[in-house]
Amino acid sequence: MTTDEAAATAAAAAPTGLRERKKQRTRGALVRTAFELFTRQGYDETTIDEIVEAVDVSQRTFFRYFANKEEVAFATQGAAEALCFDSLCARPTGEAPLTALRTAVLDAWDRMGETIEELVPTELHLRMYRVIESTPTLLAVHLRRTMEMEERLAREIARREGLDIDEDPRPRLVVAMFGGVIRVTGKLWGERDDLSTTALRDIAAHQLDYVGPALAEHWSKNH
Amino acid sequence: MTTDEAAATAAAAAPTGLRERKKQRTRGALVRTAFELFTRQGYDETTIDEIVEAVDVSQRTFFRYFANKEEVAFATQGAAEALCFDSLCARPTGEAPLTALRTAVLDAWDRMGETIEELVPTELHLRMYRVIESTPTLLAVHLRRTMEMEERLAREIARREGLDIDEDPRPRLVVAMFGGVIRVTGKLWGERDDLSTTALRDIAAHQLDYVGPALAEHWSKNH
DNA sequence: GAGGCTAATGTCAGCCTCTGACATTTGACA
DNA sequence: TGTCAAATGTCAGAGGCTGACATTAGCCTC
Repeated sequence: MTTDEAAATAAAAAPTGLRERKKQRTRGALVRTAFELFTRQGYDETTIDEIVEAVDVSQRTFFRYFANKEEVAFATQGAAEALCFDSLCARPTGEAPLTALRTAVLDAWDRMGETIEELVPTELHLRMYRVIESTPTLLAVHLRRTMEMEERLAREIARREGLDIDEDPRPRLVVAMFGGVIRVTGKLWGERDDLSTTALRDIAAHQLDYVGPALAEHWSKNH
Repeated sequence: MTTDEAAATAAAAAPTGLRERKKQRTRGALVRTAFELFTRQGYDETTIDEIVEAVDVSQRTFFRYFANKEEVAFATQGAAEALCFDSLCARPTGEAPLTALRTAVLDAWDRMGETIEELVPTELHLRMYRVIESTPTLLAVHLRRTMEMEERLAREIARREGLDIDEDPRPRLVVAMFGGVIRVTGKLWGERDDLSTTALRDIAAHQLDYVGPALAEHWSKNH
């Protein structure tokens, strides 16, 4: 999935001929139109026919670009995930796993804007994220994608630490716990009014400060 | 969802009249037949028509018992989740959150057998779990259900500790982290040959022992 | 135990997602 | 310009799911 998205982005950056450019234009139009309809009237309330009619292509063409209706909804998420993974790979090997993950995510969110803007307006991307969080079908898919992402992160952590991922449970564990924090962050952010990446950053940083305390044997009543 | 499942189980235990008994029989037949077909030939490869033909009811009847094809696949999971939640509620208030969660889950797995057996043979339930883990669509739904479950657990933890869940992030965090461990456990168990609940217990206990070490600043190279 | 009430089921038409097969158009490139 | 291949369109159809309406079958009362 990430490979596909990366390839698509790379191709968009360096279009070879007219054919390739046209393809990117069609794909982009489908994504933007879908996002607009999904955010305006809801995911379930939008049919493929509406999307393809607005873009003026056949339904069959839609399904040649996207395997299913869900996939178009995650067009920008793929780029975001790739960014996050790359950030982790860029962290120095000496850094402790949890620290590296934390820094990588915050880092990725900082660089998010420019990358996303190439595909759709950032504001639309953020509004779409809320649609994903509030649409049961999409939320389910999102969680599965997140799980796949976590597996990749765990393998990278294992590589950094020189461990065999099938022998030592710690890489998967630390990523799973970290993923839990991020998920809670996303949820809280989705419930707020502040639709900005800085708000997202703040919540995440705040949550991560509580990882230690939350695992303590006994919690003091005041926080 | 849990309320529905609990109600269904309760009704099965004390059927009032012939009407109610017939309904439970139909529901049970649908679940068992679906499980059998799903585990034998796969979820995607099984059509609703196949199920209803084997049970000899109309397709419309199926959709009156289950909102969609996915729901029947989670018929026994609902009971398992309820059991887990009840176990947590039964833990003494003095127990530390993480300890209570750990004990509750291990406890629930011990009592799983009897509860499930009322619905379908336990072995079928376990085989079905593997189908869920290995079918993308079902895995996605499973993760969403898990997330909803985690929200309920977090609220119970907050209640036990006398905290406001919207003010203090720790309840959601500890549950999210714990959930991560359980998810890894389920995944590892699904990949093994040993299809028993005791194996599940062992893996979980082993994983939980690593929660502390995984969060440590630096990991020693030997485990 | 006949008859009315209502819950459960069946039937049917139709929408939406998604796929395979085949025809048509349109860049690319010699 | 003409050939090749890639992209798109058209069409038929399977499978999931729903609303509307008809039919069946427990239940309850007199």
